[in-house]
Amino acid sequence: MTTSHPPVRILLCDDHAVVRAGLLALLGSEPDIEVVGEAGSGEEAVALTARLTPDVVLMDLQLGEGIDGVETTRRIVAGTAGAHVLVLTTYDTDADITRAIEAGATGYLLKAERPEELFAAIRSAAQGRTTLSPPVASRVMARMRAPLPTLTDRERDILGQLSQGLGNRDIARALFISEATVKTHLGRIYDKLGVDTRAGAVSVAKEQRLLP
Amino acid sequence: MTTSHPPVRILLCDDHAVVRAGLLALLGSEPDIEVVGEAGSGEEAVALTARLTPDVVLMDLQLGEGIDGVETTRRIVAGTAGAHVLVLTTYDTDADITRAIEAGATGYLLKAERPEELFAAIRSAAQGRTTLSPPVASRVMARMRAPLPTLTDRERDILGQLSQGLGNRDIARALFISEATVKTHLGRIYDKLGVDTRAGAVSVAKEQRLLP
DNA sequence: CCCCGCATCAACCGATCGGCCGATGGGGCC
DNA sequence: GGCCCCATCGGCCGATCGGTTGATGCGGGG
Repeated sequence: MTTSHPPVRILLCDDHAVVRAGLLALLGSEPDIEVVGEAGSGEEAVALTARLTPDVVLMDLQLGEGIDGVETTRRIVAGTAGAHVLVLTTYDTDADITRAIEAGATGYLLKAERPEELFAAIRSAAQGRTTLSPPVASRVMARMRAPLPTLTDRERDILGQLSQGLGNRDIARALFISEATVKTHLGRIYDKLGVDTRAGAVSVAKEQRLLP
Repeated sequence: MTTSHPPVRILLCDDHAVVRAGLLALLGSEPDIEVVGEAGSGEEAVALTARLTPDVVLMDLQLGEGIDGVETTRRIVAGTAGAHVLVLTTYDTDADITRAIEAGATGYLLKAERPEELFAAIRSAAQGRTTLSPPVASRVMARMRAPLPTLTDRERDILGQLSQGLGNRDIARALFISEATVKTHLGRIYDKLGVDTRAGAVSVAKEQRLLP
């Protein structure tokens, strides 16, 4: 059954030269995987994907300057190149995972993962099959059981202002609504995040990376 | 003037296999730099440093499980091996930089740095000379000019409780002090962080990584 | 010994928050 | 057309917060 496939063609996208070098070195030892390009930013990744038509794009979510990994993923998936995006990042927070999947990522791996898992995931992604790191899979499962904190757009707006340390009156003015509305939203945010103070809400928001 | 030196002996410490592979690959191209070992945790790094006596330890500050990079640095510097610790990490917040330097790090580089800078920094570190990434250097300079938010231990305690979303009464009980004292500390924390609400304080604390 | 930073506490007061009730209107879905 | 989610608003009230002023004690450094 071991038909000789053409190699899987990969594009790397990570803002850290060290990480790109690491992936290049690791993947270089696999004969059936070929790195056809490297991008240090989201914009570059989108352009290179269109030009090089890789099978799989290895994508970091934190890209420093410019558009982030989620937006980059969205654009690549929406493009005509038909590339699969395999997210390879450091964090496994619910918000990151959810946003990446919604953006159309084919898989989600953690950088702490063993190299063999990475190779396997790349081969899976090339065929459109999904692979998740064990911790990520656990979180996805947990989420299925308990449909947790999904904030609405407006609630995120409120939370953003709250994180600036603004009072209700200032939040109201910033968003062109009344104080009463701000308080209503805040109450629902407390419920969803499982807290009962503004400080607690900000804490959870930062830890869960609920804000850009 | 190009005397033939013995190669600089390096120990890598990073919990991500991908990063270790990247550093190994990058450093492999430099004849005068030799990687003598790799550690995936702080404990391992301390043990390997004692055994292998490298000239320089490349240290990440975020190490997942176990002791963190700062504590690892402290132990290595306190050890008898006489190794220089060169911090190589992702973040350049004031708190991280300060803690690393106080722990005895010889240099502080960002992973986004160009490989050539990394090589140069390693050679400098081997001789005990300090190298800082430009953004890091800027922050250190800025700190010199404006002696900014240095929280006392007690203030950090208060801030920690605040981040849990606790009210003044609960913080007081948790730390065995009166509410009045809590309020006094909070007032000074607001001053130092440049905010005037608890939510703002938590926000700054999380962003500046002032809490463990 | 004096000064200063740090931690501790007290009393006061106006502003704000958080929780509670209920209400309206728009948009998507079946 | 009904249903539900979302966003919007109002009023009420007790609890909490934030700012202020002032005070005590302890330890280190000059």
